[in-house]
Amino acid sequence: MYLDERKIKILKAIIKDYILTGEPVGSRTISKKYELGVSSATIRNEMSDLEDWGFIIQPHTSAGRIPSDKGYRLYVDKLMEYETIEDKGLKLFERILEQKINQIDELMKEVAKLLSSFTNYTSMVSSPHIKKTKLKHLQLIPLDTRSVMLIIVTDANIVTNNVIRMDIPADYDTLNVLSNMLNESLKGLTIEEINLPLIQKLKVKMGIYGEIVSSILDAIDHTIQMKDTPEIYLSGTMNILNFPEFEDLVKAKQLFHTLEEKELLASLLAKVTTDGIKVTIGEENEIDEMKHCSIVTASYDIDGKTVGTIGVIGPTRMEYSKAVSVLSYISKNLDKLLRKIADG
Amino acid sequence: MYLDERKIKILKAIIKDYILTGEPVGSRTISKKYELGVSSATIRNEMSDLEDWGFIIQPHTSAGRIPSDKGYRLYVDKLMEYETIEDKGLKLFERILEQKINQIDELMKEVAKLLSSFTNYTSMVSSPHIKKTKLKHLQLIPLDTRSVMLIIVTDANIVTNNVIRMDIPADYDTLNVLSNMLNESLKGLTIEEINLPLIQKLKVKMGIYGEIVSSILDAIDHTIQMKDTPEIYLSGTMNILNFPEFEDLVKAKQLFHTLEEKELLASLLAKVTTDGIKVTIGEENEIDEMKHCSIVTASYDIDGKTVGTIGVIGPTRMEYSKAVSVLSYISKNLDKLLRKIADG
DNA sequence: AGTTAGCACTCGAGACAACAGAGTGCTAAC
DNA sequence: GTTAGCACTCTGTTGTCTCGAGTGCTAACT
Repeated sequence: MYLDERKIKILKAIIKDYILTGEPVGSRTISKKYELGVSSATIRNEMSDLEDWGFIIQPHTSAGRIPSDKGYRLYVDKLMEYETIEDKGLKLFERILEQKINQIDELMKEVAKLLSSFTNYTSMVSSPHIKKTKLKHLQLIPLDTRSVMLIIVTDANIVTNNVIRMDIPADYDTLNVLSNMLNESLKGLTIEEINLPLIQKLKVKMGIYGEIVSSILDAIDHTIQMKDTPEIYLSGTMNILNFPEFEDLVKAKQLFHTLEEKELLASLLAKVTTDGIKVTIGEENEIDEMKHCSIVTASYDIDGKTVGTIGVIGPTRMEYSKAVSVLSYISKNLDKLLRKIADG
Repeated sequence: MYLDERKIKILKAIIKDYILTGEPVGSRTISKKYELGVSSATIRNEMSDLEDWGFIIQPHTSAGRIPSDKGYRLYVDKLMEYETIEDKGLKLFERILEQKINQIDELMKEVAKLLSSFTNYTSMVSSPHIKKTKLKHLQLIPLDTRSVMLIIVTDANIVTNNVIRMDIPADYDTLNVLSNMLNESLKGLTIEEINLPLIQKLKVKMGIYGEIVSSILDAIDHTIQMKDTPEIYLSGTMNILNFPEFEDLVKAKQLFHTLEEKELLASLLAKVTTDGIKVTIGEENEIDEMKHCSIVTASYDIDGKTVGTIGVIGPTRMEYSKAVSVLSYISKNLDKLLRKIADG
């Protein structure tokens, strides 16, 4: 098996045409539309080879060929040309910045929207993983004699709060002193560094406040545990219905069902630890309902640390070049947006 | 036009059967399945009257009848029997409470999920309208020399935060004193009572702190304005695809598109000012894409004050009795859940 | 040896007719 | 006022046919 120049050209033509039209592409189409200087009969011979090697598939005897997952994989890895979207992208980003967004969740929603409207696929955005972000401030606020609200502010001003139910009442001043002490000890640490051993040490150190400290520290730990799975924002879910491959409602419904399982998506996005772009094509997906889909994901950073993931999901017949370009651009620039909302 | 006992019974039978099967119901079906003691010919005569008066419709000459919007309206207003769901409902609520939810948004999501999975329709839940809730605590936290985070805690421990960019640097102690003063003046007021005139008065009163107070008060006002449209949580969107009336993908897509316009839904839900349940059937809907749908909504309270809305959306062929019963039950009991998370 | 023209063959999509079934409206009898 | 009977209408399904796109193979060409 040797893929010479001409076979590559033919494969590329098939994939491009199929991505464009969604129809199986025949030898005559290629010889007419793409200038290869050979007749359809020659192309037929070459296609026969490409099929033997598993890069293309014939849905039925008298139809044209469509790319296989293996074909797409080769295309994505070696053949595809990337688009540059600097200028277009900038305009879109400006549009987001014009709106007065100053909550992280609003921003993530907006990014998801942007992503889906620009690619016409379904987009997924995971919010920054709080464990990887650094503690900026911690504050205890008394609500009534029995309950205290714990507020944690981290990088990019991500705010979490939790009500702590106290066994011993604590007054405003005590809580203030405690807030200060905790801030001094913990500020600048990433949330995942504030683990049980460290908390145990603090408990000993702050002996005077005894039990109050104890229950508060437990609550801190609890809050952190709770926020372990990041929020997932979806947008353009129904874009899927625009693709003929999901005309079969049963298939579409299955996929929708899967998309509603946020935990599943979270674990899927969490796997993107690698820097850069990851493309998962059809059968490569671990989730059965997604074996007809391709997923393109990219991770994004805060302060140079990977904290979250963005991605799109569409049919295997996806405009990979576009998806990759858009994701790459947005993931590279997302930290700027995050800093922007952090600065108010 | 006079609807005697028998016509009512026949209309009810048609509606019930159609809601159940989704198929036009014929005279023979009724005479067989529902014991009215008359033959199909008699029922045919009666049906002819009901059609003349607009309660039922014949899709084509040789088909059975289906209820019209007018028919459903009569059914909902006068004929329908309500279900009691006390026991079932309680179990579902317990299930929610078992999970450790202590954020309002988690709760609302969970309620939406519950609603959609229990009714099999698409559910909408609007989060408590912050303007109607009372201020419980307000806190200013210094982030760095130039920015301060404003945290507002209201009823049911709904927390909002916003970063304020300061022209004049303010130190920790100053902010603390300010927090205390503002708390004293504003605590217990509903957020909508904290309006510009009141803020102006405060500016004068706190003359000593001059410009710092001024920019903080502006930020408070800004934060409140920003949070004006409540969050909308949807669940079970794709349930719509289960109904044969949305087999036509174009119709379904239109509806999905409408459902993604959160602002539209927000304004739709905001209209439910009336206490109790509101049923909007087919053509009664103002939004074109929803003229094939029915919407059932109910408002819910915090501390006896209406603060939000829950609802379901489905085909006009909806199990109104179930929808109404479920919504009524949940809306009546939602404040208990809200209180529960408020108490930690 | 590689390329091309020609041709028989296959398969799917669409058009069309025939048919069965459900349901109605009307009439005449009870 | 109710019912049985019957002719009529409309839809959905099934089977048959044709058309067109596309292939694979063979034989001829460069």
